Amino acid sequence: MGAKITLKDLAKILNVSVSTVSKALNDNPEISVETRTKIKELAESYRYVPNNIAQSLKSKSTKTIGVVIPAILLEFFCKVLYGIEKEATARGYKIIICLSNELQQKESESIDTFINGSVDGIILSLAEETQKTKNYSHFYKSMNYHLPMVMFDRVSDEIQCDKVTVDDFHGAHKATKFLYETGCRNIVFVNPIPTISVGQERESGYLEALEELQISPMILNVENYSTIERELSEFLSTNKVDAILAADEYSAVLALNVARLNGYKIPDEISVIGFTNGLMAEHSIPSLTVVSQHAEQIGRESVKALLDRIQGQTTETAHHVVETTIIHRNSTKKLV
Amino acid sequence: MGAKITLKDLAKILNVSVSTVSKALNDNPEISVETRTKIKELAESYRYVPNNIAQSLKSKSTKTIGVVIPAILLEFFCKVLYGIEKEATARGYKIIICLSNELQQKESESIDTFINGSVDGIILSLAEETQKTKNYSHFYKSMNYHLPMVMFDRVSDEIQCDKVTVDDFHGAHKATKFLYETGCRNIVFVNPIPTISVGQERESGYLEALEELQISPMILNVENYSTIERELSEFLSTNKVDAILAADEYSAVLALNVARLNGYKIPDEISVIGFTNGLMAEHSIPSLTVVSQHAEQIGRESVKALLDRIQGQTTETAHHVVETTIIHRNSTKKLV
DNA sequence: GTGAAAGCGCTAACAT
DNA sequence: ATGTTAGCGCTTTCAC
Repeated sequence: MGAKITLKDLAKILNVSVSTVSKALNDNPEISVETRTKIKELAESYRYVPNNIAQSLKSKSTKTIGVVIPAILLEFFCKVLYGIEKEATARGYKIIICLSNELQQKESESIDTFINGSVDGIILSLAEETQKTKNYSHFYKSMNYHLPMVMFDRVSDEIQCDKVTVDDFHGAHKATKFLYETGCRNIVFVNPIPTISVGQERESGYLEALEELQISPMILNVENYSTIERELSEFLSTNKVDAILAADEYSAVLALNVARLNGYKIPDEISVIGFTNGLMAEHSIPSLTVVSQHAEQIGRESVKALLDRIQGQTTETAHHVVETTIIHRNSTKKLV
Repeated sequence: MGAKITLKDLAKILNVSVSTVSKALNDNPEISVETRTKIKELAESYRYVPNNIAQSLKSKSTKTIGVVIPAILLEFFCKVLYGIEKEATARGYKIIICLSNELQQKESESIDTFINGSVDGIILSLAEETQKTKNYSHFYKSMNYHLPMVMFDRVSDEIQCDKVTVDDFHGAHKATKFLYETGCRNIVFVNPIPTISVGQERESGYLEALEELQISPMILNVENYSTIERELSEFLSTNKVDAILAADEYSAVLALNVARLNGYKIPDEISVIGFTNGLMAEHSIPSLTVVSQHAEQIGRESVKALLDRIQGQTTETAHHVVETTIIHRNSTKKLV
């Protein structure tokens, strides 16, 4: 940072005290209109900008939100981020971003970065590793510092804080029922993320819907994306399937392609629904019916919840739920 | 922020001075090993964390980089961001993100956010509106503050600062030549971004390649994505075309679909190459051959350039160029 | 080896 | 209406 002009400098130039300058620039009526304008003009001419760091130190408020997301190359998190930025900016807050890259270690480091006073609160979504190991010690640490925190999408019951989640349970439930209503009876649930909370919620919703419909479930958990195509292909050849519900976007697109390449007519012979309304789903062939999580809104809600807490307008920790919507495209049959 | 423990608190507890505590925690040999360990243990037990704001004020360095990108929902910028975050974190820097949403006003506001001492430097890519209007006054403002700045991808000659760009010119040049080498002779350049620098560079590369090959160019500038399909469809029906070079990813995917839906065999009758190696290109049908800009590396290079300047290791402003690579997929013919 | 004091840039209660 | 002073939390020079 170059040598920037300070209040002190301005004060010296005009032979007044620093506090006079400060008050004048803050339009304090204690100062005469005359001096106020004089000082403001000088400040203007020197392009004076108050030092934000000093203001933060003084006010004990940084007007900054720390955001920790597991990945930025997943479109869903980008969209949430978009919502966060929009809402934060609208409310006069800046955002600092840390990526955990799905690792617990990096998540913990990110929190360390934030508990030193550089932010007024944290918005976070759990790393996959953290959800697997269920080791939340780094959060207890941060909670000792009383730094307000909001968790979104990937959350844990073991951490007490405000939460914003998608209604994944009902999303899967609705999607399953919808498949049923379009005539599907053999619905397989393909789940590449059985270890993270959202994957589990979606499974539960699927199971409950089938239970209600008195249909026996078929679940295909897959370790990673590279094996989905082979495993699903095998599954299709040994099981009667007329619909696939995939727990995320990529697995849905892969499932769609596997079914299509295996000669099934889509949606007539096999219908496919995925989670997450992203580019891949929109541009797949045929275009994919998805359960949209309204990512942007999740971001906005998270900011709202956090700022409400920072501004002390809330007491009990709240759990906000964003409803899902089915976006109907060409991988599913129309309702009759 | 809750009432956190400070140096002062620790000092009071141990009946020593603040400076002793500060020195002890910073392992200053002036302090006896005995007191040092005693103080450290106390600090540990109280989970003391130094206040970063105070440190920044004192040291006049925030260890933070401000990043301004035009859009976060464009995969390219996400990838750059990924590279920025990775490199910054590795070097001990945090990043604050502002989105200009392609608007000059928001770009200017973002810069205002940064010239108040909250960051040590700025990494920025120009908003489309700014590139259209060529009004760079908000940058002159920031340059007065001597805040180091690196511009990437969308840059302007009129602003003197370090730059990191993709070699869009040669990228288009290489792609055009490649199309020629696979037998194409009627190559149309579809450009939805003729107003921004990268779109212009790509056009120039295309034109130069055709000039060298003594082939007359065909350029189809389009106002926005919604009309590409209609305009290109019309173009194909009135012109002989055996290859399409599209100036960005989305237009390439649309072009691919238009050609395919109009009955052309891809790549045999029409080859398609796009810019940007993203999800859409990878998952289009057929998969799309693209000019990859190595977005992540652009991010990393930008951080390197910025930190070099912050640490005063550079004098002249430098222009770093990241080479492109053609990713060969199924929308182009193989070389014989 | 430890402490006092000054100062980073700002704000605000309290004089004058 | 203006100035003095203290203090945010930290580092660092200079005394002791």
